[in-house]
Amino acid sequence: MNIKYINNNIYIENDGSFDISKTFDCGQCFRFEKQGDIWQGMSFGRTLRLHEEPGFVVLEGVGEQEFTETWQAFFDLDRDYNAINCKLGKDSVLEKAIAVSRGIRILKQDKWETLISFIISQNNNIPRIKGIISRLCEIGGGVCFPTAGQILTAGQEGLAGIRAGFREKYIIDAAERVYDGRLELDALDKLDYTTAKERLKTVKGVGDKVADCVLLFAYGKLEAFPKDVWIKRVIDKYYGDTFDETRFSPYGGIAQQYLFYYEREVSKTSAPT
DNA sequence: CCCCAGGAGACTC
DNA sequence: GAGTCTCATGGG
Repeated sequence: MNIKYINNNIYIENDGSFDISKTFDCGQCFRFEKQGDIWQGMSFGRTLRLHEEPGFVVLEGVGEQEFTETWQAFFDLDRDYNAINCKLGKDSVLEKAIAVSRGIRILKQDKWETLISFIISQNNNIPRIKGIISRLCEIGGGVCFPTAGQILTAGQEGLAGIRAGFREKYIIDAAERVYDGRLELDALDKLDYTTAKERLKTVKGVGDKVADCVLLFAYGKLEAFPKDVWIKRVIDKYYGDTFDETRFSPYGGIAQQYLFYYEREVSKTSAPT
């Protein structure tokens, strides 16, 4: 995508493949909020404010160095989503989904934060997930996502107010494994999808679905196709029991997110079955 | 009172 | 291997 650096702002030329609201509202990310026309949040220890102007997405107060270090990869800006949409759109279901979901970009988020966030997500709903994560961010005393060490220091007593329920012990197990080095999150990048997934599943409370979300939303591994209740609904409704996600290869993860967002949008405007 | 939510673990057969 | 129960919490 074409990038311009003007008046201490980054202007990302928008060909229709970057919708800020859809990207942050599609359930991959829990710590960005909209205030008026401006989205604000934090990732990798940096705060970001951004908004849309006709033909552009504007990152406010971001210099070239910060952009190339952090946000270029975060927003997956080197990937041509329009070209991918053309290929995926040959599937008749995805063609409809893309009409609604176009503009979603798969974020490449902090690995640790994504792991904990999706551990919290299990058998939970998105508003409540956001609340738990928000309270979790307060235990380090600040707005940053707490490190594994900070979570272990807080312990069960410190986590009690988070109201994570049965997921609390999973959070602590993940923190212990990352803190003592049994799980090296940065080492999973170079592993293939299947091996990396098996490594993540050594954490208690991490199964196929949570591992896939982490691999998709933090590692950019597009083979990951998280199957939650909504996607199972989509498969049952549009494809049937012969469904195989490799039909979307090598963009399965993007297809999954389009279908997830699409089905949730459809359910808002149609009568429940 | 019921059901459900971006599931996973333990248990049974 | 495939079915069930249970796990906290909050909203509808």
